[in-house]
Amino acid sequence: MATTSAKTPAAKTSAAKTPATKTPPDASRRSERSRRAILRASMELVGEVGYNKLTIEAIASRAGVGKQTIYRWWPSKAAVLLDAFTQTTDEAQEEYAQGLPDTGDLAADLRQVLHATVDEFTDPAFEAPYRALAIAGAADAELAAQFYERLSEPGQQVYERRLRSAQEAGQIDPDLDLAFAVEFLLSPFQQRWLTRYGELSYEFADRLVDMALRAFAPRG
Amino acid sequence: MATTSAKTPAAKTSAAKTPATKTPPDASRRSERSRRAILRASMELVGEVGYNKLTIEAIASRAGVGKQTIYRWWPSKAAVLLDAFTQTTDEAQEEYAQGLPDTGDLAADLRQVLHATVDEFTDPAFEAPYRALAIAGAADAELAAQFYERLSEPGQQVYERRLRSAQEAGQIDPDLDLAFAVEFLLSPFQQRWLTRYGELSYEFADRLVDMALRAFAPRG
Amino acid sequence: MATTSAKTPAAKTSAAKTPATKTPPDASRRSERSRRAILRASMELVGEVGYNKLTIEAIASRAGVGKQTIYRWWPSKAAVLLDAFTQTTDEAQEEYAQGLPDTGDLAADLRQVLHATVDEFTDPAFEAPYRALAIAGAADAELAAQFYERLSEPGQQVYERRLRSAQEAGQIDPDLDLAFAVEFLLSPFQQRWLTRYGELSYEFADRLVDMALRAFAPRG
Amino acid sequence: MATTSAKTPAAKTSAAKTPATKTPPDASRRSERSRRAILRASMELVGEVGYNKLTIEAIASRAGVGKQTIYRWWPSKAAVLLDAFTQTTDEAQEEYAQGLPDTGDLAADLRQVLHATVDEFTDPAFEAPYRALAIAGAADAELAAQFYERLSEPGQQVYERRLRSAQEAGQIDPDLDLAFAVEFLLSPFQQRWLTRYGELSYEFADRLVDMALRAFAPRG
DNA sequence: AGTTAACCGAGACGGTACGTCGTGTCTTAGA
DNA sequence: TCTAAGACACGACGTACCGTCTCGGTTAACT
Repeated sequence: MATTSAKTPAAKTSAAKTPATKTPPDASRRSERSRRAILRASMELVGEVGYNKLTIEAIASRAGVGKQTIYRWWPSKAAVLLDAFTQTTDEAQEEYAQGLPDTGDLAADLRQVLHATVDEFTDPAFEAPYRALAIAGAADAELAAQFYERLSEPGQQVYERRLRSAQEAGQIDPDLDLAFAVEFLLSPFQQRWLTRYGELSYEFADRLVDMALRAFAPRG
Repeated sequence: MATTSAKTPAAKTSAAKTPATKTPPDASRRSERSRRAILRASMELVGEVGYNKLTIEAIASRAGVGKQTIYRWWPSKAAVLLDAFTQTTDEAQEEYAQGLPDTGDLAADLRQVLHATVDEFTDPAFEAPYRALAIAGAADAELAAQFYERLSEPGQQVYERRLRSAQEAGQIDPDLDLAFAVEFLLSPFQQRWLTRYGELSYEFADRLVDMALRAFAPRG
Repeated sequence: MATTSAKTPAAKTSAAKTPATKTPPDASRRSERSRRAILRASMELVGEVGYNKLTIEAIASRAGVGKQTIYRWWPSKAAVLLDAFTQTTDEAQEEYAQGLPDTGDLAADLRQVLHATVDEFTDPAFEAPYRALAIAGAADAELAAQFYERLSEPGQQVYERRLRSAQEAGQIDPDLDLAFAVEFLLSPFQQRWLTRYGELSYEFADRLVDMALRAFAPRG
Repeated sequence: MATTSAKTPAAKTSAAKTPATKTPPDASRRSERSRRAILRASMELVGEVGYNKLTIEAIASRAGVGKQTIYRWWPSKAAVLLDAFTQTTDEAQEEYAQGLPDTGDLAADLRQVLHATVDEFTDPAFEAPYRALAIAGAADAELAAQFYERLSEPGQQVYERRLRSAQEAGQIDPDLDLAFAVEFLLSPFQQRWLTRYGELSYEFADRLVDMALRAFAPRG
């Protein structure tokens, strides 16, 4: 998947949108070694200096790679970072693939996962590049679309599945729009994190679950 | 009102304690004419070229001002914009001062205000600089603190007051933490706007109000 | 000829010894086109605006070149001008290569050459950059060394050779230190030119030759 | 003399040349304290940082004076320095007023004075400002005129007087143009000093005297 | 003795240029 | 043909000084 994902944005911007720009590079000749080094260097540097001070030149230098090799395969700094981040988390995210825990106790299950998410968003190694991408996405709609398609949506669908299970069990309102419900549950969390306005604690997560479940409850 | 960077007076008072920091400028000699021109130029330019392409040089040039005059009074591009935005909205925000409408019908009142907010966040003249500040705040914690103190908090307190009125009227749970409730109500809105993930419509606002009020309702 | 700053190769060879100094650029990749344009623009501009108002930015702009390309290859404004001047005069100076005229009449030969030199120092196209270099050299010892090595010394040796011929012919004191004699002959000329204190005329040149030859004459 | 001399250039540039520029300041109200502090600071700073890095702002700051006080009374950085230098040397130069020594032995007398001059031009406290003025004069003809009128000429006339005495004593050619002779004698000295090309030693001075006296000798 | 017009220290101002950094493109040599 | 290396034209950065222009606050000199 890694190689494919890396190619997609480049192909998209140069081939799919504009009809004929600068014959695209031959992906089969691409150096896997360089690709890895670039992604690795990006992740390291974004953690060390932050997104605003992250430069293509520094990435190239750290990766021992020519600048052109970056420009050839990625359309922007943010695209590199998105690939780098995707690759890193893809490995760790296989646990998500099996879905949220489903013990029958919805509140407990949600709390557990949100606690794990609190831990994640508190870990600088995860936080720095993720924030960088969120910022880049806020500034650039096209990047935002990719960001959400590749990172946010998969996570939200996992929540949605757990809510569906609860809905089928009659624990929440059968008319509830589940996608909207997930948005409702997670937005305060994401907002707090992004704005740093308020603590991102287990207690906050718990209150969030409480509040959301009151909203989701079957109508009396 | 004529607030400059919030940092300047702080730096001045602590100047005796810390040895360095380049003697702060004499605010009483400041040119009001230049200050206005700079704020005005910032607002114009951020609308024309966006935050990333907004340069200090362009602001100085448009304002007919030396670059140093900007660097003398503001620590960063974002700080200029924050002042500019604050100044612009302060004038228009006096309506907020009298609080949200209070017809007794909480849902209707909230919907009305959120519709107005939808309009605001759909207007490019407001949206461009506000997004710029949100992004800058996401990247810089210190700026974020000023941003929320000067722009977000005042708005949230207005909502909080309306909820308190409803709480006193027994329309919502008497144990509800109102600050948290406001956060819960507004976060999905802000998140949609910032990420552009989903439509920012009246209908969305209405669903938000419905969902929130179910969560806020007095416990059976 | 294509001499760049005389310092560059020296810096290169000593790079292994000294730890710092920002890895020198690769001279083999240097753009000849840009180099020429820079030297040309320097000569034009120094004539138009004078040395004090000569700026790197103006040179870069006139040459259609980035500022960095100048800073990459020359350590200072004066070094650029020295190269520019050297290049310009090298072409014209091939006449000097064949030495001074030697008709047997020393006084006549010296007068002839000094008259030519008067013409040269009266021509603004020559005078402006040369004065600029002389001034820069007076202020900066390191530049002065290059200035004299590349511009003054070659000229003086030509005079010295002519005096040697006269010495061998018994026309001047056999014990005379010829280098000193040349210095003695030319200094009043150079001093008048630099200070503008007194006219720089053929007549002055003639009196100079007369006076010098009286000093150089074989001792009775 | 000091107060008068300080006023002269300002009056000259603003009143004598242009018919009506900015009514000149009232010299009688001038602060002697500030004037002294400025001249003193100039001399100090030119020794510390050199002429090129000498700034009006630094002089004003060191002297504890507003910038305007400098701009009010002097037309340029060089003019300040010229006054500063003149003032400093005026005190020491009273010895010159009584002329060169006249023991009857011209060569010995010239050597003695030139040795003293070598010492002077070797002393950084004298050399730095004098070089600064020479450089400024080379770049600016108007300043050069003042420089020579106030510093060079008086010295040269002292030499001229000594040569006249020797001429009257029949020791040198009665037809010799004495002003020219002085120029001839001193130019190699000044040239060596300005260009740093060659040592400025007693021995050099002696050779200079020898050479010059051979040129000045009565014709056989 | 009080008024007043100047100089004075201070330093903000509109500018120009500095020397550096990073961008995205282009060129060269090597695998 | 892709790659590492890096020179290139360009644009912006944040700083240093320029010379001009207010500000109060002293100071003389003249009412």
